[in-house]
Amino acid sequence: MLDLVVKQGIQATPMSQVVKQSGVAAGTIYHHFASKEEIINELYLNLKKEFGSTLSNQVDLNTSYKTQFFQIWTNLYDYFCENETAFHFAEQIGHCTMITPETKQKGELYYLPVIEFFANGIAQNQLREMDLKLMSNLIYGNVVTAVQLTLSGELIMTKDRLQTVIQSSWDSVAKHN
Amino acid sequence: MLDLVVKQGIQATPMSQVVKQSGVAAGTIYHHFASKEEIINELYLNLKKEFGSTLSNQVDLNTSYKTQFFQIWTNLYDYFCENETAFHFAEQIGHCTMITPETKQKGELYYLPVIEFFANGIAQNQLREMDLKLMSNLIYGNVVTAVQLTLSGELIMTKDRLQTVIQSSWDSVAKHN
Amino acid sequence: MLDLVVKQGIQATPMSQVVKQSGVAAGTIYHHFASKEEIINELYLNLKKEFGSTLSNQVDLNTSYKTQFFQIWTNLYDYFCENETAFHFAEQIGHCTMITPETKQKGELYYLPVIEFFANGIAQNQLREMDLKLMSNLIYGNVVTAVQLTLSGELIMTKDRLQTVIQSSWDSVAKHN
Amino acid sequence: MLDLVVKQGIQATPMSQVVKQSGVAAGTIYHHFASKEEIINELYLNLKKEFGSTLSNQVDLNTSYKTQFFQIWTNLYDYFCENETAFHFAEQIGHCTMITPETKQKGELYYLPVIEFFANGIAQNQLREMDLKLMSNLIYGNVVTAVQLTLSGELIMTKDRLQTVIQSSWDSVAKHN
DNA sequence: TATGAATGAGTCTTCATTCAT
DNA sequence: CATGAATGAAGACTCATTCAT
Repeated sequence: MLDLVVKQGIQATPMSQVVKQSGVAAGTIYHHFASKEEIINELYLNLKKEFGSTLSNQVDLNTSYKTQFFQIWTNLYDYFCENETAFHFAEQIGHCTMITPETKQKGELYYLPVIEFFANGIAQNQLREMDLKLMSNLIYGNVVTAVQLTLSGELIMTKDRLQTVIQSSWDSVAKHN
Repeated sequence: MLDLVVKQGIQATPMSQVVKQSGVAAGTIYHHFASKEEIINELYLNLKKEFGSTLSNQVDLNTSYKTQFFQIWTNLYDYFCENETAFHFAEQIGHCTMITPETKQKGELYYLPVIEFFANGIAQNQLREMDLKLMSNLIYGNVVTAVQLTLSGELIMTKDRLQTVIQSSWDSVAKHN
Repeated sequence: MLDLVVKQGIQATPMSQVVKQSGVAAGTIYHHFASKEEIINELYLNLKKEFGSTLSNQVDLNTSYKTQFFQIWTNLYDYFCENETAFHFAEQIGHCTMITPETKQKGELYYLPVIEFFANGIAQNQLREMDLKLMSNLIYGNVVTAVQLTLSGELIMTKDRLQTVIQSSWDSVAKHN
Repeated sequence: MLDLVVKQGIQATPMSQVVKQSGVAAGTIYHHFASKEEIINELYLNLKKEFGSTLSNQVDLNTSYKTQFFQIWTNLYDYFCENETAFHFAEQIGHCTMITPETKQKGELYYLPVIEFFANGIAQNQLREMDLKLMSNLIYGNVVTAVQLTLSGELIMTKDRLQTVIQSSWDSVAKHN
């Protein structure tokens, strides 16, 4: 059922639509969730989990650090492009007071592996010294920017263009000698 | 009157509050604007204009290109931090269907000078070859990320830290040899 | 508009019915009252006021204390019988949490003249020594009992019967030698 | 199970709570009762029965009529004070349409002994001539008044004060010569 | 031009009741 | 007999917008 609501997307959609889309009665939804807020929070966590698990796909630890960085970046980019509603949902939810701090904290746990990946990068002198939260948010923001332009149709994202963006992203955090 | 509404912030606030805050009657507002949507669009444009005019503050054309880049970046960052509601308004509005494509297009005009600044950067071999829309959005995204972390209190933005971020931003678009 | 709602009676009736009965839109009602609770409280106060003003009708200060007692008793009894919905409303409202303590306190002010009447009765040795609140509630309860039996049709309240009840009520508080 | 619901009190409580409190499933309850209305009616009858059986406690037929009157009065008063929820339930239920006339009639049967007690009182010239229904309701109302003031804390009911109230109640129906 | 009371469709949520298991 | 997920009409309340003054 959660997934149905995800497809419906957007926290701005009224419960009445969620009800129609989900194919169950209003009461049924409230039998499982205490409130709209709870649904949204649950959804948020589910998505974050899925985002998190997507990140490490096909990341070959035997390849170079930079290659792994590119793979992770691409993973998130591809996932967002293929799951447009999920992306928009995540974007909207960031600017909405419905998500409790607790939920946000829980959600961040799913990104821990990437944070660690960045920490390792710094330790291995691959990445520059920088606050980890700052670094990860910067990269995440880059992905979001790329996805937005792609999905909005404002930019046709060729493979070359994508490589350029990821390279930009890499350059912004890589250690320069 | 517009400014009052800006301070009120957020498109999520009901008209009734706008009415109270503005000190005029509901009818009066609808005498000047056709709908809430029109108000929001007008607001959006006003803000974009202000953002745009802020960008070129204290930019000394006699300094190096990189210095100018830093100044522009800082201008936007400072403006957002000092005008928190305006920032949040702009953020929310980005993910809301109320802003018409036309308005968005108009809004982008105010960023033309920066786009041009970037175009010059590429022409002068200071910046790498990259789609201008992509480049500007990437940089804008960096600013937004920095502002978000600052305003949310998740990161204490020291001067050093800020310089690092801008440097990152610069590295992501600068020409590397 | 208040009166319309009074006629509708009963706090148990849904707002939707109040809306229909009153002939105005839901929004209009909420333009004047903050909530259903506020309406009920306002109503309660209005009724108490009316009850209070009814009590002193035709009370001739030149007649004997007992005669005045009978007149006051009859006034309340008649008023309740003639305003059935008001009576039922008052009865229900007593057992409902919607009335705030403040409102109750305010409402009691309208009964002050009667309280004073009882106080005088005690001072003049017409009534026995008894807590004033207790005494007034006892008498009020007697009236309510009589009204209930009358309105429910369980008892045909002849003039004689009514005189007997009032006499009972009088005997319960009168000074016995 | 009924008793659990009694403790829960109040007909205003939703079935969902009744379900939780009772420890059985919703379906199970509706397996035994046709509707909430039926439960409430059953409850009402149970309470009336208990009230009725309480009345004759410790009533010594060898004592004077007045003494027995005082004992019965006290019995009801004490029972209500000790079973606050039952009292409030009974009060609320009186002003609610859920109780069918049939149920009310059945409930009154439990008060028959007291009615008879009053009838005897009249026959023995202890009580004045008065409709029995009227008399019993008057006395019952006195008890309710006393209980209400006690439970609400509006009056501290000392033993002396209580005796005064019962005396009042007695005087209102006793034969005066 | 300015007002603000009036609108009513729409919001989230509740709850007595049913029915497949 | 028992379960509890499912129902959906109804509840109180909101809010962008209109219109008579």
